[in-house]
Amino acid sequence: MCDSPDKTPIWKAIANALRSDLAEGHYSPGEKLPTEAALADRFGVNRHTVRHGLSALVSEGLVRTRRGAGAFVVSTPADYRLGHRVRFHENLIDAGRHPEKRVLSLDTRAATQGEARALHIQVGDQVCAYHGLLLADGQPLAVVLSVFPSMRLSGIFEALFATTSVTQALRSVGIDDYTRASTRLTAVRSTATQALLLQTREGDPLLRSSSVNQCANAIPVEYGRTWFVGDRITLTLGET
Amino acid sequence: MCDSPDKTPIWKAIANALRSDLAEGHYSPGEKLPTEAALADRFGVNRHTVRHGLSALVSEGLVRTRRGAGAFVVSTPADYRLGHRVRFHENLIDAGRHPEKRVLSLDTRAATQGEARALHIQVGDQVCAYHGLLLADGQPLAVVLSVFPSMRLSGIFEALFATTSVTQALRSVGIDDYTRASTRLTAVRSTATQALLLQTREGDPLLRSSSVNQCANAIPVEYGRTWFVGDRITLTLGET
DNA sequence: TGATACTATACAACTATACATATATTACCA
DNA sequence: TGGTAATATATGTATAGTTGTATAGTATCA
Repeated sequence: MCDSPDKTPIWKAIANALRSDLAEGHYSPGEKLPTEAALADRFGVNRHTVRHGLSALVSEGLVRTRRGAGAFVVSTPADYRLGHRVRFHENLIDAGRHPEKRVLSLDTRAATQGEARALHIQVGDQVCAYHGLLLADGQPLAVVLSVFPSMRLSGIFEALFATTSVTQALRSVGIDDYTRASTRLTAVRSTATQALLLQTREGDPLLRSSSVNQCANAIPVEYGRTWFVGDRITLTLGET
Repeated sequence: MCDSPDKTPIWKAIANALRSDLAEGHYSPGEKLPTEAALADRFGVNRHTVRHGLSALVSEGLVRTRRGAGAFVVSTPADYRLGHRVRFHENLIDAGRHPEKRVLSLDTRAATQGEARALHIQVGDQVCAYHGLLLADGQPLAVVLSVFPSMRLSGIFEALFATTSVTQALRSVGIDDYTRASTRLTAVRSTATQALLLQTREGDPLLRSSSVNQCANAIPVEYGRTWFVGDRITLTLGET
């Protein structure tokens, strides 16, 4: 015992202990860890020391905490394929995840300038705006704002009301197939509202996608803006 | 030291989300909002947190709750129509609201550079400056700074003193009709003074409108700047 | 002496759960 | 048809538990 030059701090030891617990599969994705108080008790230290260790795991993306609820094991990010044909449900099912779509609002209004430009219609023309939430295995993945030109797709509003599937809704108004005409990606910080819906922290980075889908004869049928949670998704560019 | 901007509490984010739903017309007066349980589910939070947010809307007078029945919309934020002819009183009465105008100050002074350019007069020419507060159903909606070229409109000061209506004041100095020559809109953060007048928090977003009204022969008669409370109004662009 | 690591305490914000109470809906019966 | 009771639904209230944050204090080491 000549010397003990690098004594690991207690908080780091706690982080290591928890990390190996996770690695050994003692906790499965989504599962709740013991409370900070319980961990503090188990390790015989102060709650703040446990918090210090936990925060390391949080910043590594292994664990997510919810105030008042507890600390939860993060699930692995979903792989999302971007290509010529983009289908939310198919994409996630192929990846072995359980997709889900939740409608936040659905209404008809006049097109804004950007929407008009994307859809090749006039500013003020009626559009059907769909605001929704995408989930994978029950966890929020993205918020979507999808805009359809009403005049080209009569009955689209009712169709969207009946089904959450864009593919089905378009099919029921006569668009049997559609392809991705363009996709643009940027990174932004989440607003408070987005953070709330996505169960992330305000200011957390989001991957913002603006895309246009067109039908067989190259006429735009949908202009979509999607905000993905950065660390719950991996976008893959590729063919299909 | 340089601490990051205060994070929005969850309940406030919920209140904001609901308020903008109201402003966008997703719910009309008398309509029932989703139940607290449904909202809690949508936002992924506890019912109490939703209640906290709802109670903010209740104390703003936007929503009323009835035990056992639900939460109901009392009034939606005003819809203010911008077009060729803009009349504050008419607009709000059409929308079924009770408009009110309050004079904050009224004085005669030299025109600033911007005012001179907007009104096509010389810097330093006398203008009559009207500073006022617009209210709908007793709730502050906007602060207004309206500037009139004194030399073109002799007696305008006394006329504005006598009536709060711009339309009447202009008529009493010989301008029977006027139309909107230009309108420019931007979003800004409120100053402390504005926040105080508008009963919002400093830094809350305002919709700033700069407009010029002209008389029949295209001579500018009023240069107005209006700061609307962002979430108490929806501006609609269109014809009349 | 000062910096670092940890402790101690208190409170705010949010969650979880249970139950009370008011309202709306439905079933049933005269 | 109309009234009443039962049931489900929705808000109001209470209590306890958990994480987030702020502040202050103590021990140790360079």
